[in-house]
Amino acid sequence: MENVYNPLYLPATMQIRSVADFPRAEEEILKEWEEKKIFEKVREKNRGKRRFIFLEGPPTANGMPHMGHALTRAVKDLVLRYKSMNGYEIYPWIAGWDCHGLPVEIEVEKKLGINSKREIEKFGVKEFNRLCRESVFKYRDEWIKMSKRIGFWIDFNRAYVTMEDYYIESVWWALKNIYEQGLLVKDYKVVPYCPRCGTPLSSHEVAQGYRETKDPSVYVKFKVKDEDAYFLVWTTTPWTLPSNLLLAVGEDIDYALVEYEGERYYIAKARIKEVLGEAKIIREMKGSDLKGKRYERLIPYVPVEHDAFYVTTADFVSTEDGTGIVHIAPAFGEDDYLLCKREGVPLIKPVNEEGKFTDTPWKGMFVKDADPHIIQWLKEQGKLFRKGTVKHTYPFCWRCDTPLLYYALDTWYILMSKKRDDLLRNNESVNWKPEHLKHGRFGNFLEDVKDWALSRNRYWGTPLPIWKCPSGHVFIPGSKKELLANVEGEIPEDFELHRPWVDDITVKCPVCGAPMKREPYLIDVWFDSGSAPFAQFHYPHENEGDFKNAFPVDFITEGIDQTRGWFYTLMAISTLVFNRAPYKNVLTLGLILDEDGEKMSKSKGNAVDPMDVMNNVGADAMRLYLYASPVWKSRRFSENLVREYMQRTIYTLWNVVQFFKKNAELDGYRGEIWEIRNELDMWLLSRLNTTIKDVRRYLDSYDIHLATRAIERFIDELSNWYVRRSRRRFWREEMSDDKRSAYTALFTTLRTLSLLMAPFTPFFAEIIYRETFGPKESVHLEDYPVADDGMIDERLEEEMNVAIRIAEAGRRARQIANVKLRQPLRMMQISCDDKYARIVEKFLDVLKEEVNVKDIRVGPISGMSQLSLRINYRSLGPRLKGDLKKVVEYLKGMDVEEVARKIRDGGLEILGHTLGPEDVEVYEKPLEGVQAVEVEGLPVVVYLDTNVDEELRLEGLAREIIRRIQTMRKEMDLDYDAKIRTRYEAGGSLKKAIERFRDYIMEETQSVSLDRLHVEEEEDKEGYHKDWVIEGEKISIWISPS
RNA sequence: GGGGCCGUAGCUUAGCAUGGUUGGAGCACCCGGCUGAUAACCGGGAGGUCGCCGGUUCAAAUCCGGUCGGCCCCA
Repeated sequence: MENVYNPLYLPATMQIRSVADFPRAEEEILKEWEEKKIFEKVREKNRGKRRFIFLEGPPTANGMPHMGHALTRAVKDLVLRYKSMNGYEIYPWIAGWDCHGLPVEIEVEKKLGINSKREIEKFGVKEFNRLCRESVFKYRDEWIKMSKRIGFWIDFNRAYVTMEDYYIESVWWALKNIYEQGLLVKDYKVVPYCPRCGTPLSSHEVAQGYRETKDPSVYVKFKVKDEDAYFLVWTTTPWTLPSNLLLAVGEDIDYALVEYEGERYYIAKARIKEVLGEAKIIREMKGSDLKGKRYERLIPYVPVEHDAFYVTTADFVSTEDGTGIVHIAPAFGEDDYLLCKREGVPLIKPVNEEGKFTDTPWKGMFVKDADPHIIQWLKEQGKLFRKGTVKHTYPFCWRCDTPLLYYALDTWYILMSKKRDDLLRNNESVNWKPEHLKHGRFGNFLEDVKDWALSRNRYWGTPLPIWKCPSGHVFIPGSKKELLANVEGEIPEDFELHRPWVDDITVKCPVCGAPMKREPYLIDVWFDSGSAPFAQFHYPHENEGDFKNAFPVDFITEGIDQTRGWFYTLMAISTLVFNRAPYKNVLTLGLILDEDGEKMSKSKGNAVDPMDVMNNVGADAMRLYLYASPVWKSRRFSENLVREYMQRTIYTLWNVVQFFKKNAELDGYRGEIWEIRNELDMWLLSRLNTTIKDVRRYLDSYDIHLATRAIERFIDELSNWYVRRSRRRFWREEMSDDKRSAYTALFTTLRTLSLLMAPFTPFFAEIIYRETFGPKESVHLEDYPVADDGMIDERLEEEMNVAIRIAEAGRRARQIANVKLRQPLRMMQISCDDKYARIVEKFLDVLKEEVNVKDIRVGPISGMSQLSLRINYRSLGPRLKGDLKKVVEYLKGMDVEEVARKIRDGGLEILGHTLGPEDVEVYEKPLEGVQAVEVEGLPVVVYLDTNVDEELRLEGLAREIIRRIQTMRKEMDLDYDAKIRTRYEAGGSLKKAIERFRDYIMEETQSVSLDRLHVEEEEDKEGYHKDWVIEGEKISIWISPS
């Protein structure tokens, strides 16, 4: 470090005079960072050094950024700045934008005032997608503004963009790779589907739309073939009954054939009471016994050409509700579909893509509307057992409120289930923070990973790059070039890898030469962002080296909701394509709640805009607050909480800087480094270095809150112990060795603190840096401080701790005795052993001042304490077990002196147990009394002599007078070092006190004269005047600048 | 319906893995003190059935089982 200190360096615009000035100063610093290109310089500084690979999770910029986004940015920035200051080249350190997906389409539909696929087609896909492209960046400026304001350093100019051809090309390459492994296949799959929007919905869209609803609850009778009995079956979706093909029972579930109101029914035993109440059991059997039984079709309209209508077993059958016999309609339930696939029963689907029947008497009717008609039909046919309604949660389209259908669709999907073991193995190499996610939420998810439904029947997204010819040959280009090489005819000038361009071109089959048609799907938008590790580099088409150097990623962090979003898709794609984990460290972030612990949401109106907080309190304050508790836990947040926190951290430190500045200006201190020769200074520097060590350790393990608390604690110690204790050392007129030592310690501490805090509070750190380093460019170009073990003195820290505790005890004694601190006392005696005696000796002056006593004595004290017992349960418990309580009770009833003697003499026998000195500790307890106070947790007792003699009383009065003169000085707004003339009018004790402590008063108040006036000398009563009453006596004081 | 996390003072939290004397802090509150860092500071006080119930144990905030509540994810 250079020893140059220039207190005038900080520009006026960055000066802070009150809490309110912080946001403005931050804006100034932002401006200066831009002008001086500090971020670029930081990157330049570390270019070519060891890399720390970071991947930005791309936000979708067609929504406004909120508090949760601010949190991710704050956390990312902290980690990256920390690593950067440690000499890592953060790589690639670029932003990213997620561009595709249904939300964008919906935004555009709204703008156009349309809301169906038909209308989009009519409007024109080309123009529609052009509008989508525009809409994607609707809020990009807001995002960049918020990110910059919070101090997040990342390269926005080179951001990766998922909708650009280069990015899509890389995604295509991955898809081709997956296809070639035989893992990308097309099949029917049952997906949640909005019949009105005409598309399947992604799982997280579905999750948004669950709500309570009423549905019919019907019990129907399936006639058993060649037997006078029925299978009793329950469903809430009567419209699926015409498509019934099988019934399912649980293999190990107990069933019964019962007689009820003259008919015979099969039903799960456990459901009899609930469904039928009383019923006569004729025969019992297991589910497996029912397997293979045939039944007569319930609603016989849709042609069925294969074998069906029999009972089989399935593990999803339960007896939680219904009858334990489940109706299976493979077109409308995932379980149903998979079961029929297993049984080799092809599905029937008498429902079109608009959710209307295409067959049956209800043809043309929306399925949900058909429910009552079907129930009526069943009733007429005598096939209805009972009908009612049920309340349950059911998914609705979050956008148009149409009930979703589970619906079998032609779908491309990735056979993730085949990669299950690889996923689990790769997950093992990841460091999850918090750790429980690894085998908890995330691990469990991988354990029963589902195949990935990849295709989407929409418009704005990465097109599925699969072309087929009539003979069934498949062409799947891994790049634009490969595609265009196989195109027949003209390629439009404005060709891009989106619909409709990819649909409009004609590809010639590489095998048979026939024209090929593209499979008309997009892919799940999550596949886009999950491809970011390689697609951001346009790998493998370009930048192979860049990618290889940046994979796997060292660090990612996003909200906990990404566990099954981005964290998963990254892992999935990386496992498919590279068969290794894509990241090494994942830090997840909890939800930000409002002041009352409720989830923030726009509709509730309780959302806090991060920009408001930063403009009102400051980005640093907000950052530090966010860092202060475990980032992975959900936390409450409000501007007030931020303000409160900043007042005891940033603002407190700011006051220390002010204190330093004022004194340095008065003394002409210029950052000289002198010898440290004072215990307090040594202690401060020891604590400083210990703090550096702690902060580094915690940041290395991503325990951000622990690092933050280490800083918080240090600021408290610096302000409320070091400066408070050292204040007077800075006031003395000349530069003494002690003062030099103090300056050196405080100065070193502040400048080191600016470095230490730079990743946390980048703006405030910059200010302190300017204040303490003078005309250097930026704190962010410095290296992160390394603890100097030579400066750490654990014993000293421990001892100081003891001294602080003893001082507290002394003050407590005063309080109990009701003697105010300004009143000097003669003596404090401290009862302790040699170890503590040495500590007291060491900090004698500190203690005297803190407790305001003339003298302190150490050593054993007699006559002021009594013997007492302390029972060691830890040693007695295991030995005495059940007798413990009795023994303790007995012991408490004994005379203490006697117990002490017996213990000392080799043993105390109670109820057949021998207790030794380890079991019962005898110690001296202070007598009930105002002067004696135990130091908590230490074998130290202080005894305060609270007698006030005449001399002490006068000194106390002198200090009262000094305080009042100081108050007046302050009210006159005098400079620190301004000299004054002081006159007074008083009699009695006050006059005596002034005469006795005249020099002392003059020195403390910087008075060049201190004279008594007589009432008649009116002309001398000039200057600032005040009358006071001290301990019942009156005094008048006049002050004028000399 | 399934899985996960969390529940300690009004708020933010430590302690919990490895059970042990009286569950620690900070903010806010009340009382007192201090007064040239002052939207501070120092001392004290009040505030806790450690979500609830049960179990294990001489001993449970801590271990086990259940339950309630919050949140997240999945259906």
